[in-house]
Order: sequence, then C-alpha cells, then structure tokens
Amino acid sequence: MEQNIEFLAAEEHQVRQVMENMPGEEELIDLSELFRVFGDSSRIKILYALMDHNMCVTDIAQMLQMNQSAVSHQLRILKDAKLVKYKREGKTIFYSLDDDHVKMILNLGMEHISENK
Amino acid sequence: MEQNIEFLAAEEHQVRQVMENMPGEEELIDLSELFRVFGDSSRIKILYALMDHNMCVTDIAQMLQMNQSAVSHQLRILKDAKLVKYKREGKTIFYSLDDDHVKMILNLGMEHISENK
DNA sequence: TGTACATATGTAATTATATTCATATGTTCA
DNA sequence: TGAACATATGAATATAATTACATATGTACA
Repeated sequence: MEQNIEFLAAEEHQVRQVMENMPGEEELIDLSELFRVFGDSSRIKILYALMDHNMCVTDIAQMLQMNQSAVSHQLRILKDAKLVKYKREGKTIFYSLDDDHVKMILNLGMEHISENK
Repeated sequence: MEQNIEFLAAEEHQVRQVMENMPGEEELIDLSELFRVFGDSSRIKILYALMDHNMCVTDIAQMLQMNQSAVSHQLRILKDAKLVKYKREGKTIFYSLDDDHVKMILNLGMEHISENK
C-alpha cells in the first residue's frame, strides 16, 4: 500500500513476525479439514444425536430421515476425523462421540450463533 | 433392527427423547454454516493472521501470497459469519477478529488435531 | 475534479462434496 | 452353510464453493 522504503521494511518485518506465530501450513490445512467435517448439517445432526445416546447406523438413519448409505458415508468421515468412535456388538455397530472436544466445539459454535442472531 | 413390538415401542420413545434434546433444524443448519466458514484453509490462514495484528486486505493478500480478490471474497464470508469485524481509516480498511469465540474455537480445534496425530 | 490507491463485486471455470442406487462385506443363528 | 439383518463401499449425478479475471465502487489529495 505505501511506497516508501522504510515503511516497506517495517511491513516486511511485521509480516515475518505474524508468519512466525502462525502454525505451519500442514497444521492449518488439518485444522480447516477438521472444521470442514463440522460444516455439514447432516453430520452436525448425527453428532447431536450421538451426544446423549450411542446409536447404530440404522437408528440414526431412521431418526434423521436419512438414507442408510448416506449415514454410513458420513459416519466414515466423522470416524476418520476422530469425532466419533464405534463398538461392535454382534451385527450392530454402536457409534458414540469420540471425546469431549466434540461437545465443546459444538457448544462454542452454538454460543457464537446465539450471540449473533 | 429388532422386530418385536415392545422393542420398537422403546426405540421410538428413545428417538423422540433424543429429538427433543436436539436443537431445531434451523439452528443446526446455522451451526453447520458457521463451521463451514472455518472449513477452508485460506480463511483459517486469514484468521490466524488477524490473531495478532489487525491487517488490511492488501497486506493479508501479500502475506498469504493470495490474490486480492480472493482475500476480499473470503473476508466477506468471514464478516457475514461475524468472525471478523472491520474499521475504515481513510482508504484502508483494517480487519480484526470479531470476538473471543473465534480464538477459542480455533484453539479447541488445534487441541483436537494435536491429540489425534 | 481527476488521478491514484484500496477494496468490493460479478462472472466464469475448475474442483470438491453430498446423496442415491446398487452391491459387497460382515455377523448371527437355525 | 445359507438365510436374514446390519453396515460399508463404489460409481454416478447434482450441487456447491473457491479462485482468478475484469471491472466497479469508494476515498484521499493535489
């Protein structure tokens, strides 16, 4: 924006400082990928469904009025992101939230939207 | 899954309970839209850049090696989601993080990925 | 008032994503 | 082992989203 040499030098310095405090490229990409997983209403619904009760794929699908295949696809994404875990009991596989981060992140998000509506 | 009448009745009841604890459809969609905003590495980078210093569009673009137009488009999305705010000073518009939720959400996300790598 | 700088916006194109359908895999039990 | 149930996977389609380019809007100052 400014064109004199001193300012440009100062600006470059500031930029370098910011870059140093910033996490590495890979970490930033991982972070955005984590949030992208939260960024779909079907997956959000699944997470809320699992918040109180462990549930199996079929019940989730029935409850959310979703296709079984769609639920399964989304659960895989949630599983890969370590947002849900599962435990097999016979034919049925019960899914549950993986750890407390999930609830905390959802709650913070909820706070944000409540305060901004 | 199970076929006897009693179980189906119990299942329906459980499902209804979960539905009651679940936020409304609109709220869930708003929440997923909030997280979708976090779900892009360009926007994440912009947010981290703004974490320490208020910055103008041009500087952000230079620092992140991004097109000015791309930065501007992303800032609009961040602005609409109330993740950043801005203050005009002459020709320049300085952007900053809107509130503490932003940092807190980013930090929780970072915690999650650090514990799962 | 016109020129230069800063930012925003419209559009087009490329790429990513969710969903459905069909089918495969895995598990139990008679 | 085969029938029935539960879940996962592959492929195709439809929709969304990011980016770049061109251009418009807004502001300051000579």
